[in-house]
Amino acid sequence: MEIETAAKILAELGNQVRLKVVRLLVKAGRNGVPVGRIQTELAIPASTLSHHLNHLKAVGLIRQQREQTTLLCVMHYELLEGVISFLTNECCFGISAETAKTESTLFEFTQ
Amino acid sequence: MEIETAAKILAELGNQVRLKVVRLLVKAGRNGVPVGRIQTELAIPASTLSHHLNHLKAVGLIRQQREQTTLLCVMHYELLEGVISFLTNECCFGISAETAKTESTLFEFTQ
DNA sequence: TCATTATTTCTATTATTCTAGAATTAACGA
DNA sequence: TCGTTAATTCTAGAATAATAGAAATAATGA
Repeated sequence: MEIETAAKILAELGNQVRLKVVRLLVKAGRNGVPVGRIQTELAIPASTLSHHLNHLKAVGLIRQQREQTTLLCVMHYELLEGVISFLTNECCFGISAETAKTESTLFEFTQ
Repeated sequence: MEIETAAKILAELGNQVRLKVVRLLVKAGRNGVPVGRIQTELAIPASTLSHHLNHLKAVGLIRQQREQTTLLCVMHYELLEGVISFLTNECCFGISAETAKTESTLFEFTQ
């Protein structure tokens, strides 16, 4: 993943409303959650929520699909995993050779 | 980690300049990198860099320590790891019981 | 087709963030 | 103490983002 893409996705995750939406959707699984239920859970105006959902859609973190009258929001797990991988690999395993060679996890490295 | 803290840190990571600084510092290891070298690497005005370093300091992602005339920036690995853990655990392993029980990694879950 | 529920888009206001020049502070060696 | 290098803080303008009410669109069932 390019650093530019990673920064964009991280910026979208870096907002409490959107991070709560993401957490909710991730926990909900592949079936997704209707916009209305997200709104009830977060207790914010519909237009504000819609604005944030647009942000998440724009970077591909979530997708929407209609189910009769409700619109389901579904997490794009692979992309979220991609960002985590970026942080872990690009950022955390990129440590200089002599220090890193014997370390297998960031946790160990940070001990 | 609280969702509020995680969102704040993710917001700081969600900027290309700052993400590049973080990547640089992570790769540099515990010895840190002088502000001046970061500036040379990123090729941005000193005041702009300083502004971003303040952001990173404010959330605790980096720390600074003087070494004669230069100021070393050092990554706070544990905090970065904490955010990664937040994304992995709170967001990615919080999947509903029946779906998650047999899954051991997000990668497997997303297959 | 009309009413209803669900959700988005439009619009405007307020708030926050980014950028970078200029001035300032800090450390140190001559 | 003066000059130099290193980095920050001050300041202000430009850009971007957040919030939410009002109007519009979408789907459906009566």
